[in-house]
Amino acid sequence: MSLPHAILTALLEKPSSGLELTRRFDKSFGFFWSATHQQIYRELGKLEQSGAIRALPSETPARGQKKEYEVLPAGQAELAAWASAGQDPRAMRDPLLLRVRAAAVVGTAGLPAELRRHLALHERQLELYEGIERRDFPPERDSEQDRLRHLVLRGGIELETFWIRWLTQALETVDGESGTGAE
Amino acid sequence: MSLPHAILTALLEKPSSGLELTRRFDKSFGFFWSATHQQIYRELGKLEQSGAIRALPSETPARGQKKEYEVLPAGQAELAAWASAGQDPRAMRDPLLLRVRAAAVVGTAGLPAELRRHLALHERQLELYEGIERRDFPPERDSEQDRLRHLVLRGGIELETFWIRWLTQALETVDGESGTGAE
DNA sequence: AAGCGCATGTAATTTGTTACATGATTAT
DNA sequence: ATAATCATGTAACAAATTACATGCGCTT
Repeated sequence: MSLPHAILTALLEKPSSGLELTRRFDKSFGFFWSATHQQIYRELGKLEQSGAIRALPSETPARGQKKEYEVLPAGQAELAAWASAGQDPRAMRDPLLLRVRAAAVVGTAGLPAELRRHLALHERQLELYEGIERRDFPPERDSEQDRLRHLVLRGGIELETFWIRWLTQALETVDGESGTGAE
Repeated sequence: MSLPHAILTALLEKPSSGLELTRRFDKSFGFFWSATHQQIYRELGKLEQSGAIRALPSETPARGQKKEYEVLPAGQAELAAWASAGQDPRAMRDPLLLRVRAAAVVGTAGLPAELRRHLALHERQLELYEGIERRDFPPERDSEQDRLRHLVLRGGIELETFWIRWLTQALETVDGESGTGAE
């Protein structure tokens, strides 16, 4: 599974506490891997116990106190192994496509509004990504790290673009049928 | 929670037994919603118990015997309600994008080969979809059902196209620096 | 009758989600 | 001091994955 590896990647980029990780998984990191704070705390516990990470001993480690983690060599090795291993793409599972297919048998009531709402959400997300691209990835990208991170962001941008295009088609298809099917 | 609704949709399109459903979720239906036979049998049990579907009483219903299910009015109503309700897009979670991000911190060993493998898989999938499109959706699409189902297939086609384009970019980015090792 | 594949399930484990609990810090 | 908020967790549950179990029917 990928959650522990997502956490290892995030911690390698920057050692963090549980809440800081949660924030990062809600923002930039969440563009390709999302996680809730409950998942994160549980997984941090497992990773610490297995020796992949450790809490920085600086502050007083009590409940309600901040606790920063860093990756240990074992954790980095594990991540490197996972990142280079073969893994098949996961099976498709998209609720919106399913709902359109369901609408084909039970009717399209409410569907156009829902499609429009999703379209607006994806347009907003695309704007957000493009803002990040302008800010963080100016034309002269030099380091390998930058190139790879930019590539991941491009994935997000092009995925949002896909959805916007598809939703636009979908709205034409669904809306265009109340009158005559003018194509 | 979409699995029960996926099953209701599939059964409305055509009443089936558990194994037939499994087959359909491995083929065309699986293009937008995948499920294993264990999930399907468990869910069929729940749906039958809740009165959303029923087993056709035709054949002898014993273990190892085929058992066909059909959707009852309650199930169809439930599906219609679900299909028209509002649901936010689910949070992004893509292992391959994560692996590229991980490669940015632990190195790109093995990555190009993996990207090429995925590229080949997506190219094959795209060909498959395009074959289905040619076969099942000739230019003169008439019924609303056909238009909606074609729309769902277009979603699959354009998603595969997205992956192929992104993976091609990714290979240019990663291969363009190969051999240099550390940075 | 032995073996094989088909069809239907059970069980165990892991992952993800939702709701709640508790200590510490800061503002009023 | 009280309340609000931050930070870290626990508990309960739902969903998905993996592995295993059982009965039937057909072939050899």
